[in-house]
Order: sequence, then C-alpha cells, then structure tokens
Amino acid sequence: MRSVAMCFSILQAPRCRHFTSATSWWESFHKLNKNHGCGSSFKLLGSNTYDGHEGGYSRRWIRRPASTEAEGRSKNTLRRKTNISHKVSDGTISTSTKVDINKSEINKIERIQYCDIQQKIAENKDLSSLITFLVFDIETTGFSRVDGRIIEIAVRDLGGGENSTFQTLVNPGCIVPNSHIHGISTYMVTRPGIPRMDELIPILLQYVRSRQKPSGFVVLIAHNARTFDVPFLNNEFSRHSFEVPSDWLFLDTLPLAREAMKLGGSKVPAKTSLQALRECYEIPLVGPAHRAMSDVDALALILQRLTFDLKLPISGLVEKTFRASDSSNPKKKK
DNA sequence: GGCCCTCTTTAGGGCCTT
Repeated sequence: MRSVAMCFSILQAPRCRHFTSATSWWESFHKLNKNHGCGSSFKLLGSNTYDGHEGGYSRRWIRRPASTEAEGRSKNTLRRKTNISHKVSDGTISTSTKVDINKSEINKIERIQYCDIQQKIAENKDLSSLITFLVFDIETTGFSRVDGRIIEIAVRDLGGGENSTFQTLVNPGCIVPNSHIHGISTYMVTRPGIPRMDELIPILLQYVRSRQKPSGFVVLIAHNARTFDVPFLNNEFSRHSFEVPSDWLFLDTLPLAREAMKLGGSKVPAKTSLQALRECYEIPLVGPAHRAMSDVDALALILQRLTFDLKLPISGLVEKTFRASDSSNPKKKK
C-alpha cells in the first residue's frame, strides 16, 4: 500500500510558520480530488467556496451529481418534502436547500453502498482515490449525550472546491441553556426556516454523499470525536430513525494531540484542548469562538500541524479511524 | 463518558467536548 506523505509547505500554509517540507497536504488532497466529478446539482447556497483562504483552499473542481431523487420508491414508504432556507443575522450562516427525500430509501442506499472498507483499502494502491477528508464540529445544548441536542453543525471538505463547506443552525426543539458559551440563543435556533434535526439529517447525508468519491468513503474528523461529537451524532440519527452510514469513518484529533505531546516536542502544549493547540500553533481565531465553523477552520490547520509533527501518512490516519458504531464501545475498535 | 497518567492496575483524578 502506497502511503501519501502528509507533509506541509510553508508556502501552502503561511499561518504555520514552521513548515518546511516541500510537499503540501492541500496539494495532495487536490490531486486526489481532481479526477472526480461532473456537475453538482446540490443546492446549498450557503456553502462557501474558500477562494481566498490561505493554505490552498482556492482550487476548484466539479463534483459528481448529488441527486436527491432515489429510484425504486415504494408507495408505502413515507415521503418527505423539505424546502429549507435560512439566514442568520450574524451573516455567518446562509443555507438554502431543497430536498425531496425518502428516509427508508436513504437507509437502503446506504446499505447497498456498504462494503468492507478495510478490504477496499488493502486492495487499493492509492488511498487518495478513495478518501474524502471532512473536518466537522457541532455545537450543542450541553455535554450530556443523552439529554443534549445539536444546535449547530459545520463541515469542511479539506479537498476544497465548490461547496466545500456546510454550515447550519439546528432547531433542537428545546431551549438553549448555554448561550453564554457559543452565543447561539434559543431565539436564533427557533426562527422560521431553521431546520430541525430530522429535516437536516437527509440534507447532511446528501451533502456528504456529494463530496464522496465514486466507491470511496469519507473520514470525518473532529476534536474529541470519539466521546463527544460522534456519540451526539449517533444519538441524533437514532432518535430520528436514521443510521450513520457505514462508509463514514471518524478520526479523533484528541489522541493525535496527546500522542504528539508524548513525543516531547516543545511545539505541543501540555494541554490538548482546541484552544490550547490553536494558541500553541499560533493559529488565529477566525470568527467567533465556540462557533462550529470557526472551530472547524482552526482544527483543519491544527490537523496539518499534528500530522506533520507525527509524520503521519494518510494510511496512518486511516488506521486510527473508527466507525460510529464503535464510539459507544471503544474497547472493540482497537 | 472515555482516555490518560500515576503517589496505579482490586483507583482516582484531570482533561476534553458544549
């Protein structure tokens, strides 16, 4: 299996002053994405193209179609029609999505697409032709996986290109008790047009599928994903009778940060919180703190640094992934 | 809740996520 080294260029990531390698993470991702695509019909008006972002978000390519129409519908299955559009006063969120989704068909499609990912990785000599790396973050009503609800979600495809980001508030159907943390108020999430989770999940599935390469799989990356983000996603999906697709793999950057810390490098702080890592790597905060997309952008850059410090190739990252079903019983996965 | 560390493993405390 050929490994694609994740080394980064200071030219590609000017904010990261200590990068010296000539090979760029972003360049690798662009190479692995450029052969996939035709027109994308996904209507996500709020998805930003990061043309001006330092570090190589600027290149464009066209994705394969992401039709929301599923074939072979049954008359007995519930048919949902959703027309969602919302804007948030702070100007950071603007999403307009039309979805015509059949929930049972989605799960059916996911099952059909299921395959032995590990076997596919072993058989495929070029991992980069299979993988889509998506950094994501959620804001919630609290820490409780049982009682808490997701109120914001943001996703960034590290491959860049059109519609490389996905961001929306979510109506949790309850009050938001911790607005002092993220600034997201009950008023903000209960305004007309803010989707509920059962409305958002089909859209999210559609978006991720639109980023997925043919016969490929996605790696969703978050900080403390194993014990926070993924359990939250699991609970929200199951609460609304959805399943997290089996070809979604997850990567937790918290163990990476701890591993880097164990190496004893002075560049890694004793603390491994997102804020501590951001300050350590001198990554400026863009946007309000504790908002999903701000943290996603910070984590995307932190990930570069961690993989650089740990000298992790893509295959090394894939080895550290886990499935959503593993997050509730992590002893099974390693 | 899970992971990691240590004045540990028959345990306990701190960190990480909002």
